[in-house]
Amino acid sequence: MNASFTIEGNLVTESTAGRRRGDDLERAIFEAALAELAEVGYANLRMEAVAARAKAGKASLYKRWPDRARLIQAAARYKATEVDTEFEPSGDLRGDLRKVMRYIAEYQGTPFGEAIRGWIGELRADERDAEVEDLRARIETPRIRVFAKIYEDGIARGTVRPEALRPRVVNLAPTLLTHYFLTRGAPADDAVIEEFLDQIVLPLITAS
Amino acid sequence: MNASFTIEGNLVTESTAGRRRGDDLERAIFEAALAELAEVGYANLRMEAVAARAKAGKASLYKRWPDRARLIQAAARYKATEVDTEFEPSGDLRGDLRKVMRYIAEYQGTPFGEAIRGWIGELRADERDAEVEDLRARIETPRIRVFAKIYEDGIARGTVRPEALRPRVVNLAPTLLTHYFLTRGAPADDAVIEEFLDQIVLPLITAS
DNA sequence: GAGATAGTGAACGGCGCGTCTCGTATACCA
DNA sequence: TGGTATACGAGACGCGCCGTTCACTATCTC
Repeated sequence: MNASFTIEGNLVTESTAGRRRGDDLERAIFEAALAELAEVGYANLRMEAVAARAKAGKASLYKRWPDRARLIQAAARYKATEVDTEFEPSGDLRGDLRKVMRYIAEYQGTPFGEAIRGWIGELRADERDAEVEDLRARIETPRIRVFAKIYEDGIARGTVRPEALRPRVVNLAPTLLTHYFLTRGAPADDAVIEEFLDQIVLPLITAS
Repeated sequence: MNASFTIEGNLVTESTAGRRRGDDLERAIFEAALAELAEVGYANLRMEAVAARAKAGKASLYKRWPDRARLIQAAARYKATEVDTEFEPSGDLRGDLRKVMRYIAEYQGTPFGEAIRGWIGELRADERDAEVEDLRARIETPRIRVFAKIYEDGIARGTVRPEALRPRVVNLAPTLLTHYFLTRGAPADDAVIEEFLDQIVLPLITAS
């Protein structure tokens, strides 16, 4: 009925699509899930609402993921792959840290942040599995890499102590941001980030 | 029917109680809620199960709290008042910090920790109110006091930098523990606590 | 074009929520 | 001590959402 060119790269999906299948449909479900997440939050997210928003049947959801938690996990993962931006240190230690921390905080304000809050709420130590671990690693690893790069740059310039590369230290800045986000309900604003830098991160890592 | 002395201080509650009322019943509900929390976790906690365990009617629960979140909040608060132990620094900075941190980690392994995980999952910035804020303060304040005391002691001895008393710094150790607990699903063990001390807390606060 | 595959929409039983009612135990007061 | 008001226990109720199933239909493959 509608213009369905047999092109692999999907451009048709938008307006006049008939019935979507496979990855095409999957993406639509992810987008719907993330939109719902942003609107109502994880606790109030209904599978029926996601299906309706994606104009899909519930069966199509349950065919792919066993429950809400897995769907959101998958959606988060899908969105996460879009984000891993490369970052080049400018040499301005404080400025670089501030920039990356603001970026993380901003990120937490998106549906993605809401997803993290959600699966933390449902998480019990005895229910964790490889997939959950994988998602956690997928979030942590690129962050570690960015901070490590900044610290390495600083060490080379003599402004940062070599101990800054110890794993717990590299993770410190994201840890502060995530803890704030989880316990306060909203990401840290610029003033709070400044306090983290002044009182904790910079005093700890700068060479005396 | 059973021995119901008209004594205010309740000793009768246990074995042969007939029908409990007021605070007496409330305590029983709290204990039931915390027990359920420990067994099935927040996500799987059912009001019906709490009522059944407390041998109470559901109506008795809903008469007191509007929903699950409030019940668990109240239960956590009830238990929190039992805990605020006073702590006297021994002068052994590292030993004192380790001791308090282990205590907090242990605490997170109880139903109380599960309660925290629960209300974090349901938390959205736009839904927060005075009661939630109050509970958060109720948890944070005694911790801050204990760490502040330890740091003040160290400052007096010259082993700790005065900057350790800045608010974000005083909160740092509990922040690390809570973040670990929330993101990993289980409290930090002794080895992790040792890393926090070695890599972060002590380097930051000790006088050079 | 025909068969295979995958999606839609609706209906279903089940469960837990939050409310309500009824009968009964406990507290308060004459 | 007896009578009344209040609070509670047990369970039924309608509702909303879960996760499954079914009949039907669109899309892909050959």
